[in-house]
Amino acid sequence: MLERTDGVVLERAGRKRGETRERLLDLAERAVLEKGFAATSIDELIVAAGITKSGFFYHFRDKGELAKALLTRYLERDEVILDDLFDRAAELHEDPLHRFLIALKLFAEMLADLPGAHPGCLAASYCYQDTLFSQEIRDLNAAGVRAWRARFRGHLAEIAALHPPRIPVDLDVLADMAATLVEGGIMVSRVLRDGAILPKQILAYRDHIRLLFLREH
Amino acid sequence: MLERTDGVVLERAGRKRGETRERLLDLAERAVLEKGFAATSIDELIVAAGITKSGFFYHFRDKGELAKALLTRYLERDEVILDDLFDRAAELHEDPLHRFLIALKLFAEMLADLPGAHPGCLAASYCYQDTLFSQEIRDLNAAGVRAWRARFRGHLAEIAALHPPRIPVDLDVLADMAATLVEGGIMVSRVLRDGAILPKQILAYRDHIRLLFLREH
DNA sequence: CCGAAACTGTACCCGTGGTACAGCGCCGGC
DNA sequence: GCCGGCGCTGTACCACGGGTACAGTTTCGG
Repeated sequence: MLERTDGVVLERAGRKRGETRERLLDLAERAVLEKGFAATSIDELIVAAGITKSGFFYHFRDKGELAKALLTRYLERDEVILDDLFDRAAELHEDPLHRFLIALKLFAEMLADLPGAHPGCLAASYCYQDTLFSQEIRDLNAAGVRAWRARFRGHLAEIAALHPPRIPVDLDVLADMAATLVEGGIMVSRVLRDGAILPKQILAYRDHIRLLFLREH
Repeated sequence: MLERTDGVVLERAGRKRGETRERLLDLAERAVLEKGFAATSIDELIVAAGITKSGFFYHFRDKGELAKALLTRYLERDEVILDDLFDRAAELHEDPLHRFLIALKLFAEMLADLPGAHPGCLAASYCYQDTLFSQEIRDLNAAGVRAWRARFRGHLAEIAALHPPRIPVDLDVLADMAATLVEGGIMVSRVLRDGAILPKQILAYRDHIRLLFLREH
């Protein structure tokens, strides 16, 4: 909104454009992952952000718009992290199988290095409260999961073309297994308060890929 | 409470003991899985159950007691289903590996036969709203996940003793993988509105177990 | 110094969780 | 046949949170 027609983006000193909005999103994301969207009150957010209720409704038309902004930002960040991960892996090996195995190792390390455990997945949180949200938000969430499937399926197709699998596999199922283990791993890690579970599950997925496609051993 | 000291349980005709309470639990479970605990109002439950607010608070001291009763009942049913599954599998084969593979097949079939998709896991729902609940409830939830680990680890230990794994594996991780794929599979199935994803993930777990322990092929 | 962005302040409505009782109908036991 | 208690109903009331409405204020860049 502050971007002029010539593309120059205006910024402010004290109250920078989007600064308070981002702070609200940060606070909301943390709270939603802890207790869910319905239990996250606008009141607690504005107190923590140091603004008033009117200030909140200046940034978001209603709570639903906050929900949408939250998920959109989350999914965008997710994409960036995975892009970066697979880009780094691509630099380390030529073969798609080994690239994939390296990426999974990097992913597991990244998850293991998180301070404490993984804070939780917004997509999963929304999933268990989905009738609270508009169809648009549910569709956004579904698109996010489908993006994971497409990404992993792409890598797996490349792998399978060069390394025939030991047993017949459905690449979509194998691709979904990544998202499934991440979502499940976050949940189990959280419930058992053991941050190590999630990265270990990623490495178990890596073992499965190795057993399926790797001829050595 | 209606059980006398001699152990005889009293029942009533119209308003049978526990009947309304069970109805409330059924309604609450469905609602909680759809929109989360915080968004499930006592009011909607009593309207659906055909009682008054006072009636609700006769059965449950507060909403927290409802939450606890809900989870307890859910976890108990869970145990019964899995016990039955592994008992049936045990009747069909002697070898622990084949028993396990049969049980996973039965499990996948059971999940595939559910009308629509899996309605959701209460443990996962609670996990993403955990600061709403008492420590007692969080502990109950953790105990439930640990019970899954112990059950699967027990089977896997028997298997590993007879069938040395192709590569070194941590049996706890492999055991957790079951709960992880179930939780993640329910979530992904739900988000993509495709009930087939969950059973397929169970069969993918079965493939992983086969690749790890089965010598043939 | 103008205008717009980024708020504040006030007032008000409704739904929901929760408390506190008092009362009532029905059924089983004695 | 009546007493007691289970399983409710009815009424009244409170605080808090989401949400609406809208007028006014500060701050800063151009």
